[in-house]
Amino acid sequence: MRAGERAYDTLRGEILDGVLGPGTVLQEVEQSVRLGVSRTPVREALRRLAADGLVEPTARGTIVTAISRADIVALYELREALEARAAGLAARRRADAPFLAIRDRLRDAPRLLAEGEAGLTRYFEIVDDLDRAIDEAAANPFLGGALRSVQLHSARIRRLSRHNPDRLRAAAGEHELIVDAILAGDAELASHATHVHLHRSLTNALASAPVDEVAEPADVDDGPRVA
Amino acid sequence: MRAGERAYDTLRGEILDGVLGPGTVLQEVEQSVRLGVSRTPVREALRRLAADGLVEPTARGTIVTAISRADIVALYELREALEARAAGLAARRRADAPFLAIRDRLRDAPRLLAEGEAGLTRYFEIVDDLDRAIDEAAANPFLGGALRSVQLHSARIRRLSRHNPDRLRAAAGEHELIVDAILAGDAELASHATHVHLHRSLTNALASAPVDEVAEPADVDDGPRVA
DNA sequence: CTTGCGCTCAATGTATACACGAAACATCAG
DNA sequence: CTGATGTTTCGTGTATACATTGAGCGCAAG
Repeated sequence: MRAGERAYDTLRGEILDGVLGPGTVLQEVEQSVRLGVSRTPVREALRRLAADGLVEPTARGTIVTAISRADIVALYELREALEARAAGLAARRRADAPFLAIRDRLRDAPRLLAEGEAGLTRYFEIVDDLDRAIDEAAANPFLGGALRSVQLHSARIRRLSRHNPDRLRAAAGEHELIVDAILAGDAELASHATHVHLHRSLTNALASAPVDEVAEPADVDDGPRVA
Repeated sequence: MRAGERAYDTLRGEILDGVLGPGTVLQEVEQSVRLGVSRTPVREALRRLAADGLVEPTARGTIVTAISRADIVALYELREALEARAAGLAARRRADAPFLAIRDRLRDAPRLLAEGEAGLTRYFEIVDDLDRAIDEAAANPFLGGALRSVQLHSARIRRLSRHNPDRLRAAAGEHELIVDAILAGDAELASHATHVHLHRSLTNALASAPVDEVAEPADVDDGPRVA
């Protein structure tokens, strides 16, 4: 496998898992010795991560970006626009099979959610598969690219949220409704159900992610200028 | 200025202007001698262009991507989702000044459009400024990033379209309505007016871009699988 | 004549040396 | 004591040499 790809996957995974928290300085030489490759593939990886918005180049090394509450709100605004549209398109262009399979798995979700950590992982796999199925059914490469970007950041936020079991059970039901709407070919319902789901998710995310994940306690100036 | 930046700007500009048509092979060494820099910044530029979707890495060099009719439809689907949302947000969060200025300039559009090539360029500057004003007013960095991506491809498609004067005059009117809706704080109208505008633009683009811009006449398999 | 194998070479992937620039620090003048 | 300025140093920017891979092509066997 290409070293640049490995470096990118590794760094991205570590950022998403929170191993590399916001504010962490990623220097090319330092990372190249740590990952056992030369600076060139590390540079490539850092550039890709910067394009993803996961890191930000500064004068002294590139640093892992922070996520403010305003960022969460902004991300959900974009998610709503993209996912609502994607769900609507999926309802019109779907192949039934993958959604039927996902519906069955979602019906199992309440049981999974009672199983603790492992079940939680399984549950999120179902949700991710649903996202992929919608993306594929929407059959729109541009939309797909935009969705991949928001899902990247969503995965990062997901880790920050405390996972209230009640909320997750409700979310599973919302997902089930979205799938039903898609299978019924009801684009408008699929779109609106997605809107509702994201609205509730955002409310929960804001409530359960009490503090911004920032590395440096100093210089925290997060003005919530979004109403 | 950084060499990698220059290489990126140059190549991107040439692709957008059609100097480098779809299918053109961009090899690292070849481009590095042409641009007068080493392979390293050229590599960086090509990677960024690939992330933008303007080129595609293949086994033998990276090639400039083609634009099919299906791509145009797909791009407009995404544009509609993004720009309608952005217009709605702009209506709620706007500062009046920039939109008042743009409204005045749009009122001048019919005169500009009678002036031929130079006026056309001026007209598109107004439209681009409107896009930027909406982006800024929406105050959403994630949405902004997605918008930059679609506007990149839109600029490429714009070059392919024959510019019907009647259509452009109508489009100017549609833009004026969007601006009025934003200034009135009517998010729903701004959003729907954007939808209408893009719908009409797409119809015109499909009618006036008769052939796919492809380099190799052989192996053209553009199934319009989007209804 | 067709098909499969293996060679060749060209283009990308990687490593590393050198150049450049900016930030931090120390030193000195006011 | 404070401010400015020169110096130093660390990190990225660029160039280039070397490694690797895989696509194209020719040759030989069926």
